[in-house]
Amino acid sequence: MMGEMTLSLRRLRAWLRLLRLVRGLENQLREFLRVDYNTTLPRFDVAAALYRHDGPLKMSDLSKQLLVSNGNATSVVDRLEKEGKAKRVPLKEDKRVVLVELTTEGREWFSEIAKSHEKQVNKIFSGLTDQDLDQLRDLIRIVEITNRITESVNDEKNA
Amino acid sequence: MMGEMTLSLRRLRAWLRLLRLVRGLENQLREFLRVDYNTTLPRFDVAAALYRHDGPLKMSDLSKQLLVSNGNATSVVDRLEKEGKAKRVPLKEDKRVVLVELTTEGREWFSEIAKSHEKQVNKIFSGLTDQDLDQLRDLIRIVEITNRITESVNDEKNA
DNA sequence: GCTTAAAATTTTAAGCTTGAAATAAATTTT
DNA sequence: AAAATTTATTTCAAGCTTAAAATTTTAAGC
Repeated sequence: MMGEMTLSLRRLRAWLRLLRLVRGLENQLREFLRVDYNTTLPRFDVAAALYRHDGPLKMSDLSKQLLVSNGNATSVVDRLEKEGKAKRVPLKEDKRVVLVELTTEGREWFSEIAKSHEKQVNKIFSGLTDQDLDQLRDLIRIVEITNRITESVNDEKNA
Repeated sequence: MMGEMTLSLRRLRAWLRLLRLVRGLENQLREFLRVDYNTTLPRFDVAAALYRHDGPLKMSDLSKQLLVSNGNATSVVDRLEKEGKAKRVPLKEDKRVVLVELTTEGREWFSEIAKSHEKQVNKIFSGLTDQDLDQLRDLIRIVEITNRITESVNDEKNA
């Protein structure tokens, strides 16, 4: 008994377990950001996307990058802007477009948290060796390819 | 170049990539539930927990199982109850406790969706073989152990 | 037995998130 | 060039989510 399991069911079980793991880890990181830095995951995520991008980012590219709706990006950027950590800048060539970037204060704030965040993540995944990370990368890649989830922001070609 | 990367940074990158993958897949499943069954992920998740549990489930065990707050469980159960898919039942021995279970309608509704949901998940992970799933299970287990995330609901011993 | 503390759930306020509708600007069609 | 379509963003309503406060009931200490 127990050897009898369809591949389909195994995949379902794996997904449920993965989902639960990721939620648990997200909860840990949410708690960490709240307690130690009085901020939230969405704000951190938006700041991270802005920090890592070279130059200001279009609202639409931001929401694509984070895989959230445009309305969501709007509301989180609103809050970061109120906190003085991000600012919107218009694009002269196309008045529909709104660009966002971190302010100097926002960059300093983020880079401070990011150091601590990396340590936290490193602790969470301290059980994974280089070889484990290779395996994980390969597994993720397989699923990404099956579902056409790409890493980069600029992929207009995908139509 | 590019060979130079600390283990800590590799772990961070892996986490960000995993998080993005899981979000993308959740978005797919959310869309599927919305379009094909006019329901939502949280309702499906609660129903799944109730369906899989043998007998009615305490509100607090439900939220522990799903790794969400008690208030969250309350609101989602409220909606399922309004839809006639779940119902609350009091526990005579302890009047503080509220148990929840699926109604007959709720069970039929869920089992219908669940079949289709499993097919959807199977498609999403169609690139993963049995061996891949073994690997994934091992990797998940390592991180679970590091972070003391257990699978079962009944673990009062964890104190 | 009374009081205090602990436990289970709900309520509340604030923020997050989605999907759809609205707005505004650019592009394409005629 | 006017009209129609497409694109970018915001607004909106509804639902999701959290953390903290409030409520109710049970258990523990005195």
